[in-house]
Amino acid sequence: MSDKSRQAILDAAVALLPTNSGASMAEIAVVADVARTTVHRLFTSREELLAAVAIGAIDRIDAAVLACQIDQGPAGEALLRIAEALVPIGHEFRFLEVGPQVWKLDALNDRWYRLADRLGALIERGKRDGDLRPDIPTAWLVDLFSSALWCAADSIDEGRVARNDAPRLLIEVLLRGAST
Amino acid sequence: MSDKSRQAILDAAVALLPTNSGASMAEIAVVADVARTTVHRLFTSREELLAAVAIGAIDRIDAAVLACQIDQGPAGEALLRIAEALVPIGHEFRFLEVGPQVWKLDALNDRWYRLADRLGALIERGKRDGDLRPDIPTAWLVDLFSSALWCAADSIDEGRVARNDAPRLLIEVLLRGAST
DNA sequence: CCCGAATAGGACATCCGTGTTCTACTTAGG
DNA sequence: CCTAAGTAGAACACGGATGTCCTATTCGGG
Repeated sequence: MSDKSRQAILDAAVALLPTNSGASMAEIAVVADVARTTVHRLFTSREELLAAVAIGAIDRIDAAVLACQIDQGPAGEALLRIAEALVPIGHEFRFLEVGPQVWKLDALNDRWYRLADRLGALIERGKRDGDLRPDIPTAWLVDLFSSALWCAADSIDEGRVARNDAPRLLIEVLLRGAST
Repeated sequence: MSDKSRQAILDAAVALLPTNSGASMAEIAVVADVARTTVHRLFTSREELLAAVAIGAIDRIDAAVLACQIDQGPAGEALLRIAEALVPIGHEFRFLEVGPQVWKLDALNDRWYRLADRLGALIERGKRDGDLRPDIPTAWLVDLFSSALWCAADSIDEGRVARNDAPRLLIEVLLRGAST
């Protein structure tokens, strides 16, 4: 029972925070269809709730990336698999970009950097295999790729790009470029 | 005298908001080296202050883009000029991406869409001239380019990319791609 | 059916940010 | 020098959010 409420609250937070990073406990409680006191009982403080949401999001990203088998096949195809896996859940980790209230968590930062490192390693492999240009800094490609991921999530949300086209378009431009 | 305080407050807000979208009037006043009451006198409400900051940022972006003469020369070179002009001031409009409190302003939305339209027109011209691939949707290129702009500003802020390299690297990947 | 855990809902204290008002001080300009 | 505008600083009212406590109610498993 407690687990069900806890999950409902987390789900509500995931639904609210991306569009309203300052959502109050009361608002979250309403969306979770739960009394406000229940929220305070299951999460000691607002900070703890945000941390739980953030860790949950990172967990899902980790799992999705893990399922992509990024050390299999050409780097470009691995990147496409990652895009296909992450673009659909991009909205979940959009709120991570908002403010200092979340990134103060060392645990979260560590997880994020580990993720970035895995991306970096994939890109380095692509360079070694001769698939990717060695003259583009790896860090820049990592940043640009991550940025493009939730740019795609945004564009889909706002109806400017079709959900099914986004990952392919993203990789197409990132790898082959927009010029003729 | 009033103008000087007003500018100090706007500058302080521009400095604070990107990293703390919920910065209070008191915090802004401290950074501006001004009494809190002065802030309330020069800006009726917090909302009005945010609006002024946002409009100011858009003004600077508009001016910078205007100076790029985007209808001159090949589209790719025009995009590079835009990147060179906007990346250095990218941090100023990063806070525009935060929450609903700013985008509720119709005036701001209009300005933003006009800007996006100009970018779109430039890309369309690039396609007509045969410089850009017609199979990539214009809207997607606009989104990706804007996203990459403040991704670059971030990467510079955090020391992962050199300020002088960023615009070139951005255009290089966006136009020619990262694959060999 | 019954008991215990979980929850709803109300009341309350507390803190923080906003916005207002007043007074005293500073400063620029005539 | 003197006046008027601008400013600082303190005090206050107000609202909203957080966090806590208590009680009645519900709900599920034994």
